[in-house]
Amino acid sequence: MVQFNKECFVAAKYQVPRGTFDILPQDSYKWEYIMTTFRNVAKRYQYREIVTPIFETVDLFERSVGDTSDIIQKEMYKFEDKKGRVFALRPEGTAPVVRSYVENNLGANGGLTKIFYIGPMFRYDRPQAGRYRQFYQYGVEAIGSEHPYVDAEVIALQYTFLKELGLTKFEVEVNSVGCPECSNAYNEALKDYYQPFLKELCPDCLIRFEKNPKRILDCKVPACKEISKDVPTQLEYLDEKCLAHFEMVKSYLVEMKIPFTVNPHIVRGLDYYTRTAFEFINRNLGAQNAIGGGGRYDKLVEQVGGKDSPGIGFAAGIERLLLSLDNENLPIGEQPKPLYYWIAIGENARKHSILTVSELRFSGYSVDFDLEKESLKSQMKAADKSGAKYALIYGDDEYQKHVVIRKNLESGKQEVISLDELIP
RNA sequence: GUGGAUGUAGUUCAAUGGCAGAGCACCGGAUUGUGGUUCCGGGCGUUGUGGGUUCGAGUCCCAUCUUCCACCCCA
Repeated sequence: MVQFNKECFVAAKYQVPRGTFDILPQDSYKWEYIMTTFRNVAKRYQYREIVTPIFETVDLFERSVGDTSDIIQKEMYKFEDKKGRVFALRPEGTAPVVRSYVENNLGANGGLTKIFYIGPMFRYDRPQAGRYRQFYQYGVEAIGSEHPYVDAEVIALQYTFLKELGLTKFEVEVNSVGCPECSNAYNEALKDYYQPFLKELCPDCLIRFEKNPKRILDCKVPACKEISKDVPTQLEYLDEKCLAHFEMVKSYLVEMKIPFTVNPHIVRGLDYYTRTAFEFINRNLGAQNAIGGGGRYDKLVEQVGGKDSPGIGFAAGIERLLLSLDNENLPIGEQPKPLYYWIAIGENARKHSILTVSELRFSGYSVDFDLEKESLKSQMKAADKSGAKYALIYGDDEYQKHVVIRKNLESGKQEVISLDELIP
């Protein structure tokens, strides 16, 4: 006799990996709503969708996003395939789009190429509300023009989308981080400024001082804030062309009546950004309050191996959008409901129902029914709960006469109609 | 990666170390073909998981996982 350990029979309790989640059947319509709405807005601006793989060679990200950033240093899911090639689950969407733009020569016809995407991204980070290890981003990329109008248009697109969803409690902040020359000049200025305060800065800021002095600007430690009180801004270190560009972007936003504020402290986390940087902020969201961010990346295409072409884009997280919609008590699409709920009573009617319901569905109507429920009462209850517009009541009398009772569940009114009329 | 909380029924929450409960939701019924309201009835859930202390653990201790808050980072 074989003795089985009890554990052999007890199924392990599986759960989703930390920081990931299932989009459940009862919620998926919300996601569909967000994505459909975004697709519509993007198309209105004449952007076209791209779908890239969820993994790419790891050096695409290292070279573009920048190997000093946390995303690259600490947060990438890297793996090796059977031939030893090293890949990463994409931590962001811009690098893959630019890779595809270069690889497929999407700019071949000259001018501006306008692309959007929606899909999961992956970062190994400590989860929090609005921050996940697998999260869903949508975004756009406009490659091939340096014109400041494009910057404004990209901001306008996200603005339109958020408005379309009904959101009101968000702010648009813009800044310019300048070209690499301006940026370097500013970094030097910051180092000069902070040098005398090194002993007073917090440990994090000491690291920032070496790695990315701009980040000291938005440190939350009071002592650091105090030190930063009189710090010069990037805007003071923009060269003539970068400054002119920034002024144009702002004037276009004003013309389009998009409210915004200039926040000289905006620092983008990815190394490829140049000139325009912007964020959409929802201050009711807690720590993870950015509901969209982006900027210009005029050197990225060349960096990835293409012909030197300017570009700009943004990305936003769908999870934070859902939090924002909840926060403002806004409707998030609608749970799909059937037009008809079919109710069958009596032996003949029930037998004949399979065919009739099937024919209704062939004809394009959404119909629900439940053969397991027998009494009229329980089926009526089910019809009510399903949210159907009409109940179709079909008993043996109706079966004999080849008719059905159509009851409007909202008004309670009912009429007898022939099956031939129902299914032409 | 750092610090701090959390976990009990589908869900929101109760339960001095002593029989695991309630609201909502759900299912069934209120004399045989009409839903929503009302009334009646229906709860053994590995108390996240694994150890330990104890006569006895949802409750105390340790470990672990999850989620949450802040930092960090960012969407």
